[in-house]
Amino acid sequence: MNELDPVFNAVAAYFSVLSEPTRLKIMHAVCNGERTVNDIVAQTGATQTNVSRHLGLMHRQGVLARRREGTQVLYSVADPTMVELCRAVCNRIAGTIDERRPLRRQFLKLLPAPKKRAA
Amino acid sequence: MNELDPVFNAVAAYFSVLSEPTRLKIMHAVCNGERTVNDIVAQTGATQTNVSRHLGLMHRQGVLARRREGTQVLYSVADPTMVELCRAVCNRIAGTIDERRPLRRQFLKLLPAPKKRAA
DNA sequence: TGACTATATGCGCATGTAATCATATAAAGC
DNA sequence: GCTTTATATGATTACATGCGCATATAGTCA
Repeated sequence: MNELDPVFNAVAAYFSVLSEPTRLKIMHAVCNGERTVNDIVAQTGATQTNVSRHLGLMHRQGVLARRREGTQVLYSVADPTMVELCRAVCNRIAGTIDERRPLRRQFLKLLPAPKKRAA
Repeated sequence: MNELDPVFNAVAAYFSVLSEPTRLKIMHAVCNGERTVNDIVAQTGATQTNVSRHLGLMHRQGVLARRREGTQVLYSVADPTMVELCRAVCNRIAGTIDERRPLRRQFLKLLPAPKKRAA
């Protein structure tokens, strides 16, 4: 088992990115296309400092891509698997909630916009 | 966004379960069927105290089912989505590793045993 | 160059959480 | 009841992590 430690660590690190509400808000903010830091700050309601920090982390982890344009920096999803995981979990949790409870709709509400259909 | 906070918190909490190496080892230990605490202790190499704590947490979160049999306690997967997520992440990470690097096989090695095929 | 906007970062605080030790509970057999 | 085996839990410590303030860096424009 000891030789597998690096593997478990890597998987844990991967999930860690998504185990923080602010980072999930950021994922939600960028999952439909490039967004500037300011966009994200506005949408998430978090402070600029905090957003910037999380963006840096997510970029270092390879989750987000970063592109400079003039004075602004645009972030976008670099690892679509992350978005898929979020979708899966939202669906899973929604499934555990009574159909009539409005909370259930909340979980489905933040799924990324439908992908462009193939054909 | 504020009204969605509980949703983001719930999703983050869900991912948190998988963001810890010891808990991943536990998932790996139980993903092919019921295991006693002692089994899990042996397989993970973690201490009994530590394993028991993580098992308690995972059970409270609804991830694992618990069943007493005499003096032992048997744990099993209660939320198959968790296992699917692990599989997805292992595959994803393996995909980022050069084919020839042995590390790549490590990630595929710990995928849960193949499900019984439908027909 | 200087002013302005956008983003990043050093530092410290507060909080969360995993690991460990010692001990408690629970079941089983004598 | 006492002992043994299996599992859980309280208390403590060590460490990681998120947040905010102040400030630094980078780019643009006059």
